[in-house]
Amino acid sequence: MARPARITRDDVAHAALRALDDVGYDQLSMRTLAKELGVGTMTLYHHVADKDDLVDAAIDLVFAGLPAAMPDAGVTGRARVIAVATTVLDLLLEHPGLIQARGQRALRRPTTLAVTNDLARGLLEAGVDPATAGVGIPLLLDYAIGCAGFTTQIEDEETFEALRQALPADEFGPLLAVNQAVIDTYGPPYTRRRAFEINVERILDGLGAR
Amino acid sequence: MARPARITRDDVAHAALRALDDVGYDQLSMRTLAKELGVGTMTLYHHVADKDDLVDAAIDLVFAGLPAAMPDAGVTGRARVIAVATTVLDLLLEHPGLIQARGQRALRRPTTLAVTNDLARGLLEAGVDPATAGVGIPLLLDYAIGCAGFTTQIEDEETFEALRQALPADEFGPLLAVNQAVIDTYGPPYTRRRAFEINVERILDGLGAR
DNA sequence: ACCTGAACACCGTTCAAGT
DNA sequence: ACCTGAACACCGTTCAAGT
Repeated sequence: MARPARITRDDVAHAALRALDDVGYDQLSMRTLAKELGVGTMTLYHHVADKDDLVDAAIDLVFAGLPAAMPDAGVTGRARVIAVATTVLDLLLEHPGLIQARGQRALRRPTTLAVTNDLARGLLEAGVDPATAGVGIPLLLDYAIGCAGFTTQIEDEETFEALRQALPADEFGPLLAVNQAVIDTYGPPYTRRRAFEINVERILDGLGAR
Repeated sequence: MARPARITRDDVAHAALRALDDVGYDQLSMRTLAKELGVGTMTLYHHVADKDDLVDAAIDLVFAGLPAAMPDAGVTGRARVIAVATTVLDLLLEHPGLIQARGQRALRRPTTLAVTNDLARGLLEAGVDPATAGVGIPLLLDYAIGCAGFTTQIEDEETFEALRQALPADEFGPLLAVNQAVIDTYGPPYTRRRAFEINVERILDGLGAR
């Protein structure tokens, strides 16, 4: 039996994901990663082509666990769409470094086609017109990415208070009014995940899902 | 009259925006930018605090022109929301480097509060419940960002054909069906901007906008 | 065959000095 | 007062050599 290689691509991918989670993409360096794995910097290049490929390996690691989390045949189409969308959001919220590193490619790996297909299945089962479903799938995914990485959501009352005091009421009346209504109706705690859930329901209504 | 400074913050911001558009954030360097402006690298630091501030200046430049593009009082609330959302999308599509560089901060500048306020105004005018409007505003903005920077949209028939041939029909039936319906119904040309317009209408339906 | 140190061509930013 | 070159502490990746 040959001596196993000291490190595998999987080891590298796991270390990269941990570094992305801990310090973010900007601070992720081949040198530091190699040091952490106890190998020379150049050894990494035997397992990944370059830094891009390193991040792709980390992405695949995250989405590899996704099919198992998918709802089984027993649920309604609407429940399936909600489950898939929020699972994607949760994965992205857990690993914000992925979006920082990859942008669009984070959801363009072969691994994520199963997700897209599950959304299509759920929407069709919920009675959504096929063309409307096809247009609506990117809406759900783009919103999940935008919400995870970029939301302008106000999540706590202090931020809202600060905003209220900073904005002249005569000019920003509508904004202050809707923010007040959100605080009164939904929170605290009012998280971006909660907002996502509420909005997915509205999106499904708009798409005509039963 | 004192000799005017050779370069202003505005010059630096314009040059930074051009560089972001041309070569992207990764290739944007203080050294190159300074050379292009015909000054020493360190001179830039008299106009911007650091590279982050440089990008913020470029962002403000882009959104500075936005209030002028806002619809006036004559339109319906629904039309206002559509106009504001698509204008934001167009700005982001024109300058993809902004999202690459900033992520969430791209829409968190004081300049963009006017946008948020206009969306609130439009939604309220369209009869949307205030709390629903407050939750729905980040949906519109997050979707615009996700769509501009990260969409998984299939925009041309070749990509669709490639996908169809790559995916086994028995496993990816729903995905292939909805994609076919989109091609048949909307395109070509079916762009991400077109998809955005369609989906904003559906979002407004879901939010209960008249 | 497998691994990797040294080197190349870059970065952003600090500091101290030049005019 | 205003500007900036040199230097510091980093990068990702190529190349050639080491074991």
